[in-house]
Amino acid sequence: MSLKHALLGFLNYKGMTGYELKQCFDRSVHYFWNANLSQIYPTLGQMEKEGLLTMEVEYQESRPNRKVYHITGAGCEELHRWLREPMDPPPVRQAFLVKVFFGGSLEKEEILAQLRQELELHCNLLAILEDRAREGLQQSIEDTGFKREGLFWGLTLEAGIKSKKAWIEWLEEAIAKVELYS
Amino acid sequence: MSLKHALLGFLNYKGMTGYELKQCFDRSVHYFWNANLSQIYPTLGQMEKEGLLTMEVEYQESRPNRKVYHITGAGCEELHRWLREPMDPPPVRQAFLVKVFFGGSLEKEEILAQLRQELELHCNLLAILEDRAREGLQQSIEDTGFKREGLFWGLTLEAGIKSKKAWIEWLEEAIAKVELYS
DNA sequence: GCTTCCATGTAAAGTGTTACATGATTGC
DNA sequence: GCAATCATGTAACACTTTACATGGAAGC
Repeated sequence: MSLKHALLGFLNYKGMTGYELKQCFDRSVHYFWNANLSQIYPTLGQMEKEGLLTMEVEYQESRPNRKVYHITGAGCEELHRWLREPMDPPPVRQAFLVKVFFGGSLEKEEILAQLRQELELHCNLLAILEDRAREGLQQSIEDTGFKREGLFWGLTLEAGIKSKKAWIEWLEEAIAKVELYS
Repeated sequence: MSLKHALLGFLNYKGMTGYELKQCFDRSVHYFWNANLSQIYPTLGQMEKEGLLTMEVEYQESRPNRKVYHITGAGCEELHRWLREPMDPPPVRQAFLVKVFFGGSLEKEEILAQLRQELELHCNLLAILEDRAREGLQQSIEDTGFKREGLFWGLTLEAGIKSKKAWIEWLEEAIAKVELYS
């Protein structure tokens, strides 16, 4: 499970609640990893049992108490073990390509509609990524003062931008080919 | 579930056993979708119950009987409904980028080792895809006589090649940056 | 002799999404 | 008045992987 390791990664920056961790996901890694609160909460509980985290309760009035999790020595070790560990190739699942693969059984205009919709979607996503690259990243680095970390955060953004651009290029070529030959 | 639709797609070409369907996956779409036999068999059974498929048993001696599945009218409709249906953006999960994101807590050489290993892996995968693009695809089109389908099969291959190349480029840039700045 | 191919599955565990449940405070 | 923010979770469902189980035939 990589959710565990992502949680360890963020908690290695500082102690946080499940709710705050969710915000970390949404603000920084959402374009290559996501998690629901309903998945985060039980996972944190489990990690506490495993000794990777400790939890302290901050009592609040008129709100549920905050459960702040902190990484332990064992958690830190586990994070670094995972970071160093070689990864085996991830299982790929691109449902859109399954559609294209069987696109021959649709009418030309129907498959073109799919391709054009996908193109529009990814153009929008690219714009969002590029905005984030310009503004958000610099902001995060200033907020945290994490300069070395910022280099790696930037790399993941560039990966996203590069692969989106490649995907968009392919979509444009695919549309042209289908218009011509199909 | 897209496995169902992928199975419908293949069975729309011709009737097959679960074992043969697995081979279809391995030979054609494995670089963007995969399935285990232990997942295929129960799914086929379920699809039969739902009326998407029919099954006939071919009796064999000294081997388990072959259960050949055929697509029904309802199955064909469901396939086309899905193919036409707009897709919502897929959940993205790139564990490798999670590692890079938290790469700041590794030593320079440790993160470089990860990046280099990933580069080598994807260079190999690219070579396989390019081989398949040159030889395998043409073969499949000749074997089946499916010309129009071949166009779409080719598009998915090009998508794979294009995105692998983008990934490799990014890895090379990332390695250079980490070597310089980290 | 050992591996691969053919051909079927079941069971358990792991991972993830969606729906349900609560409830005060702040901003539009 | 309505939505969003803060803050916690449970339960059910959906999907996928891994391990287990069988066993003959063909090729090296």
